[in-house]
Amino acid sequence: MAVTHTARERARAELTLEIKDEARRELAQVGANGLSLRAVARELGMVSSALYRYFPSRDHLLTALIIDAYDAMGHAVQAAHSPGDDPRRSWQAVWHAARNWARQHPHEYALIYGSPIPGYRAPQDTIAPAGRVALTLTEQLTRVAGTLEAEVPVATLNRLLIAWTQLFGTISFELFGQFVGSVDPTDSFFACTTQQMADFVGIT
Amino acid sequence: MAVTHTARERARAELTLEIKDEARRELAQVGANGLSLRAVARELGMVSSALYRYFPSRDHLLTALIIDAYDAMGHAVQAAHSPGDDPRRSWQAVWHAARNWARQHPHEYALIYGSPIPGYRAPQDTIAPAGRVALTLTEQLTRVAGTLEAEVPVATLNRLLIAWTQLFGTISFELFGQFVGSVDPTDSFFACTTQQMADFVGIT
DNA sequence: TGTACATCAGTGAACGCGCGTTCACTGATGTAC
DNA sequence: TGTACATCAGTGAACGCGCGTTCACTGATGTAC
Repeated sequence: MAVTHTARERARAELTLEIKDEARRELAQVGANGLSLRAVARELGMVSSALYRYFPSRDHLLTALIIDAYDAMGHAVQAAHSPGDDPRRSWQAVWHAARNWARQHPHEYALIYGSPIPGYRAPQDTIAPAGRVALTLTEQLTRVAGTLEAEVPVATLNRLLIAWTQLFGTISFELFGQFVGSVDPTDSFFACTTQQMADFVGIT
Repeated sequence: MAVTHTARERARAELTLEIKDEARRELAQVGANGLSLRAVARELGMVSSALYRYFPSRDHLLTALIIDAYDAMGHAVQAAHSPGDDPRRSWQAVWHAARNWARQHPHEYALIYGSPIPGYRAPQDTIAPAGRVALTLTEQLTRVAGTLEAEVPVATLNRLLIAWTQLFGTISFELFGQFVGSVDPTDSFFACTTQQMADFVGIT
């Protein structure tokens, strides 16, 4: 990737970011299906056709948002893990980082972990980032679990997968409103689950 | 509720069912956001305004579908549990019943356990059925877990809640495509999870 | 059983709206000499 | 450094589309006497 040096290139890069930011704001109000190029353009004071200089179609913009969301979630999780820390502390840190990111970006979370968007077919581009988050997480969980790469027994791996599912299951239930009225407040339940799952995968 | 006896009343009840059935078919193709009264009417060979004799608005139709979905899921789960059975068998039956219903009605599942529909505010009417499913499930899980009502220790209850979250977390991951490429096929993983969770809550 | 009136299901036209995308254009920015 | 040409960002009008909802209407079904 060449460094952007002309004014044009700088402007283009900046506007691309602004469009995505505005689209994220839009997303929060109307959801992925309701995301409209015209609304984004309107909010930016541009004419809708101008957006086509930046994204060839609505779906391409959506794809960019999805990739960004995966990356952001991945980084949040990665940043929470400082190797060398106490394993149980690390485990807690990772779990809470995932939950906090989701709570701070509920609509982007829904974009990547919610129900599929009808009519939208995920292009190849989104698969890599998706896998990266999953891998980052399981890798970290694995490392935290004390087992060294390449020799994780199947049983442990299975338990890690269950923990992984549990993490996102809990977050989704909280964000999508399934806990309302039964598990309230959710903070203590989440903390408790974190501990239980740490025990479950055998963290010392 | 009076029994329907006039031809009018019978016709009305039937058409109401037909409208909902067609709406469910529509749902499968375009999702909750894309559900359109006009498309439903078109498919039924009616004029769109005629639907207003049956549902006062698009949202009311959606609400009806949501309530139906909760009820269907609830019944599927309830039917799977035959009291007096071996606890572990019962546990398995309930878990697989939930998963099977979800796999057979993925769009209705998404409707009730997926990301919230933007712009749609769940009326009171949907809260009761939602709670009923949760209650049915936890009640059955509790009974299966061998503890008799009213004296469930907090720790056990917590573990049951975790299992409940795990069940739907796993189903959602499977249906929403998060397992693609990593946990494939899902059958064996689900079976394994079922057992692990049975152990986890202490089923003999 | 037969008639007079009330109820209600379904029609068809219309309202006002927002959408994604295309296209010929203008004017500013960048490049080669 | 200055000029001639190429590139590209943004404009504005237009296309064709589907949507939810309202309304005055017609004709069939139901009810009271």
